[in-house]
Amino acid sequence: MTDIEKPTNFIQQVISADLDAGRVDSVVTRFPPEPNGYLHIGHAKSICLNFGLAQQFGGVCNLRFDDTNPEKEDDEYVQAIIEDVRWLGFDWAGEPKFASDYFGQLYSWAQHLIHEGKAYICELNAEQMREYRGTLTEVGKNSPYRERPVEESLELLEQMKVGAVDEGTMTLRAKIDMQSPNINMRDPVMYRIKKMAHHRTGDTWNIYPSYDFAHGQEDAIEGVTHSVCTLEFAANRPLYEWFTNNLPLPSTPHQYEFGRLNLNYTVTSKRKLKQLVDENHVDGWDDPRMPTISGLRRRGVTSAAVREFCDSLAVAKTDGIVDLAQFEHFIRDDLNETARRAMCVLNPLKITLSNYVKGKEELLSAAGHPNRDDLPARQLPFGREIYIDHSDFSEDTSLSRKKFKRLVIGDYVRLRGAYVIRADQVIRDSHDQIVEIIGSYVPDTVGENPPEGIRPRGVIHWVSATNSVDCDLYLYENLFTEAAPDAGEGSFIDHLNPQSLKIVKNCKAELGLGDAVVGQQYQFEREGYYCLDGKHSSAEKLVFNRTINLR
RNA sequence: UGGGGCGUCGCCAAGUGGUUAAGGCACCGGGUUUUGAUCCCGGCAUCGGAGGUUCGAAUCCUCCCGCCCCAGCCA
Repeated sequence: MTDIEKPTNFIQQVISADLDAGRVDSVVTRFPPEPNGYLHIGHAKSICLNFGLAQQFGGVCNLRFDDTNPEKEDDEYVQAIIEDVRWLGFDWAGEPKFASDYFGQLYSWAQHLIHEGKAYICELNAEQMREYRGTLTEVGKNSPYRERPVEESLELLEQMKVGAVDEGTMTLRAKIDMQSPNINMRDPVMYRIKKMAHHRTGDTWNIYPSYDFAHGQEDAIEGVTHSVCTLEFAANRPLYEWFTNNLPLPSTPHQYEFGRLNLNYTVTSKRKLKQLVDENHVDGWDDPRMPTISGLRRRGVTSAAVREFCDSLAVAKTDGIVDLAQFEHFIRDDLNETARRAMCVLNPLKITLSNYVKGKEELLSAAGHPNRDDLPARQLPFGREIYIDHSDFSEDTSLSRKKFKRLVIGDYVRLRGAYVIRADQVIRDSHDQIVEIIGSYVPDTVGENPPEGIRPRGVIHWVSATNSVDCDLYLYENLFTEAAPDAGEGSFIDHLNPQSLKIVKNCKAELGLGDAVVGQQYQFEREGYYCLDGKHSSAEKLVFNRTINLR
């Protein structure tokens, strides 16, 4: 890929040291999403990191669903996440794993802690628990149930489990330290009652383990050596270690935190993305304006571009905001290399070449890519009537050649892959609008320089007026007008860009685009990168999404 | 405010006492070009602040300033 050596990040350094010192034999990582929403670009960074680490060190990476809270979880998300991780190009060891597969084991570990006098059933309600917890500056105080006999807690936990206890009236808590300066250590909840069906375990359970009581143990069960998560979990690490140190686990995983990805002009929080979907500000989770993996895919962004972008990001403990331009750079970089070239006129203006034989049509051949001969050449029908874009014509003959490299009355321009032509006359309708240009072509200029004295101003794209396909183009802009949509007063919704979608109808595309397929990227020369939209396209109507414009 | 974490070019970031302080993005010049694209050349920081240690500090020490995270029976 790159001949410049990429510096190693702090996690790679830790792993190397662990390997060298013999603390671990082989590396095991995991990507642990909760199936309560769709994956987004921020997750992509974590996916590339975790799977990448495993690849680099010859280890494995698990895909594990952290489904400890049935409230917002659903199998729909499980399936979507599996599809997205695959699309990104990664594969996991064995079947996907689920926290819910370990509910039984977790339960007996909870009993173990009670036996050891390190956990107890607490009957404080949510509000009381908050009061007892203390604040950032004041220590908490012990729950009156803290010294409850072991047997009683054991029995109560069983009652909670079978559904004999009302929600919100009891919890299982770890007995740690209500005086701890780290609030997470003030007797955190291990189990809470939720009489709710789980998308995988059905109504087997009436209690569900909390993130803190589950995560490290899940890691230990799977033999995860390096449990990589984002910065906001740093304060949970002492708790993670408390559980791994106080339980008879099959292995001892360690947690490391890195800074999550933030992109300007973008929101990446499942809650906010869900709101955009639920309130119909976008066309679903896979709306091409969404920063979701499925949205990027539908937009035409390649998985290679996402991977390259993620690999370009530093894995560090700083929480910066990456410029969207950096992502766009990698999108263009990949697309420039891989996208097939084609021509499409967005705002058609007809040109009749008066010296071209009426009824004649020839087939010109154009390269599929300027510097790749492995992509098939295109056949472009050429005739007396063609379309160019309105913006590529001007009547203003005073425009300098340097400033306007397009068609001007009385001057020449090169039609890309075809002839050099000249504009001779403008035809207007009754409203004084330009409707057609009468021009002429210079014979023998296909692939050849024009005769002495004829200097085309530039090269413009075109399409046959009689032999082309119609299509609609969906042009996307940033979803938000503010670089930091969630900053400041008000809701991020207030900063939605009303111009984020512009639909251009009845564009004229070169004939071959009639065979465009979903998943194939194109560069409409001089316009941008486009791909067929799987949702809006049909046999009668071609719809292309603009992935991104050219620079 | 208690605890945890972080401050190097407009943005991301390498740097682990001796470097002319990498690189990418963005931006600005110039060249090539049948895409005003790509490509190619060139330009673009003294390291949050103040002291100190040292022959020598972005790197070590002290104090100060700023930003982020934690007070869900969310993850």
